[in-house]
Amino acid sequence: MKTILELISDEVKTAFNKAGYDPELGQVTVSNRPDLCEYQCNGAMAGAKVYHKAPAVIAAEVADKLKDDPVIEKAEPVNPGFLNITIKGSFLADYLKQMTACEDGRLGIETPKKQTVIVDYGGANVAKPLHVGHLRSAVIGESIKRISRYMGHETIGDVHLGDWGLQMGLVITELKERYPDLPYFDDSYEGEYPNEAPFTINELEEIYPTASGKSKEDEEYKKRAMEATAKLQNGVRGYRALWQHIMNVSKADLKRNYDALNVEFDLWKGESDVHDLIPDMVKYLKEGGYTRISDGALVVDVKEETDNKEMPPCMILKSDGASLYNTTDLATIMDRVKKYDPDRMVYLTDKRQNLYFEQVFRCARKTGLIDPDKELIHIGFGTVNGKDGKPFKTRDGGVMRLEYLIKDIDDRMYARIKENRDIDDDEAKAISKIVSLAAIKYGDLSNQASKDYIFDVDKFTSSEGNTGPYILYTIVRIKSILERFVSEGGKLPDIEGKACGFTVPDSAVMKSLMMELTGFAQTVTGAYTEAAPHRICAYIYGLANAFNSFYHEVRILSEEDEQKKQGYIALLVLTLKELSTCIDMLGFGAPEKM
RNA sequence: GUGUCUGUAGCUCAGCUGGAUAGAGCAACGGCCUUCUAAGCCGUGGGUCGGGGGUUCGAAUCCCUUCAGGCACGCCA
Repeated sequence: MKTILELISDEVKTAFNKAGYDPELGQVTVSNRPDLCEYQCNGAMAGAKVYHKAPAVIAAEVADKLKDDPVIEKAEPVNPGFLNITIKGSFLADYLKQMTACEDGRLGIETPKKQTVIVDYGGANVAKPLHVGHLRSAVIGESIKRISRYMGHETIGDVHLGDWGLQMGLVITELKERYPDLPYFDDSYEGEYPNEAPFTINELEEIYPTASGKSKEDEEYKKRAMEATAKLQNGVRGYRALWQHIMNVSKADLKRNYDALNVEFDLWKGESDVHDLIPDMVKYLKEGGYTRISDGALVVDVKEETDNKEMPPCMILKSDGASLYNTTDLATIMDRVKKYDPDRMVYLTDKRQNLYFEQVFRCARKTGLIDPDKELIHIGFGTVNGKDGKPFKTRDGGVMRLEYLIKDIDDRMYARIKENRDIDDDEAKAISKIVSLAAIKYGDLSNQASKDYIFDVDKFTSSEGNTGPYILYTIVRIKSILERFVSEGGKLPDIEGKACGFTVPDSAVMKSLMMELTGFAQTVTGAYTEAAPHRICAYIYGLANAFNSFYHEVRILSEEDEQKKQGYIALLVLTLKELSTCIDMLGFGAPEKM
């Protein structure tokens, strides 16, 4: 169905046309001066030049054609040429009815053409604990995936682990250092390898930083690590078996961490999965004449005529013939195209990789690994900073583990719930778990992805302002009223595919709540197109505000007029549905009580 | 050096394809609970949108320039 802006614009465009002007001037937007009007049209000013007429005159002529309009209550020409629009309450009520009458239950969202979308969460590294930096790709990626899914697209989330580079060689080398007698290092060993991993996750997490540190100081050690990497990639049996153990142990731990964040992947692929595809891809690139040798390395030029900046070539193979990050990413694109034929691929990494992804995307397009009409989107997100504006650290300056960060917020939230309240521990814990997750995710998602943001625990866990807890509180309030309504014998309207009994607004707060509610489809569609979850946050914050004002001024359950009361209830049900749907798209849920 | 991102109220952030007096929240101050969850609502004060040019009837938004900060610039990922 059309958005409310489109419907109002249609009326105004017709009026422009009737008055003898280009109908396209009739585009209507939400008013930026809510004190003056609800919607506005600035077309008269844009048209003034073309028609050599005073904008006020045009506005007046158009306004004249809008008298007795079925949707517009009042269209007022205002100097220097604005058209201030107030819409009819009956139109608003009808519009909400149409929204709930949509059979798919999606409140007016249209999916023009079903697409296949792949969300690449940008590669947490195997054998390394998740830290704050991984928070953003997980949280933003999850939201983008869910938004895409809600839009009706076939959406596949791939964790895309970093499981194939030098880091693996480092871990293996350090293991060999510690346990040289393990059968994995015995080239003559021909028996079955043990099923149990010879290490725990705790040890694994400690091994990587140790090995990484050693390799920086000890050239010989680094050389061995590189050899180990090569052996692994060349398929040495014992190394592969050991690698598999690392993968298993690490994946189990990663899964536990991602579960805690309510983040799920459809695919647990990684760089290693395309290893076998690389030779063919390289062959294809060479035979296609796309490559050249530069300083011994195989590269593809991706500079374009229009570039006014330096654009280094995309490296395919290092001078020693080994593959690198670019290679696996390109091979992954090739693999995905073949398996899923995606229309859109979204990559989440921090923004320092902007140039890198531009090179890879260009290379993939230029070499025909992917069709030019497919969307390749890199979402380069900013850093998570502490209150001092510098990257988030622990008190002693170390990297903040994601797990501890979550625990921290959770504890804070728990304390808040227990504060001045008589509530049993289990319930408080259950609630704090839900609310703290919302606090973290909303705190992240409400910011534009590409910007750095300050991780302010006090702010995020607060229920004032644009925060997760505030949204949840609003939801809980609505649930509470509806519950009471039902317990008093009321019957809730069915909102899925049925026109609800919305009534004409009888107060300003009610009308503004209704107007807010109409924005759902446009917001979600925009958030999808721009891959921008923060727009959903902004929307539900406005909606929650509008609801809370309404709630404060209007006595809902004590309303005597039965029809009015049903109208109020319908609004609550719709508000609840929009808020719940939106937070689900953001990747968290609401408790029953707070 | 080249490129790129950022700069909006004391603090944290919005501001859609240029539109009216630049918006929220926090913090400060002042109101509102015998009535549906006060984790709420209502109000007051606070900004030459980094600076300077330009385009335009009209610029936080577009162009140029300049300052400040972040980041990236082939064999890491």
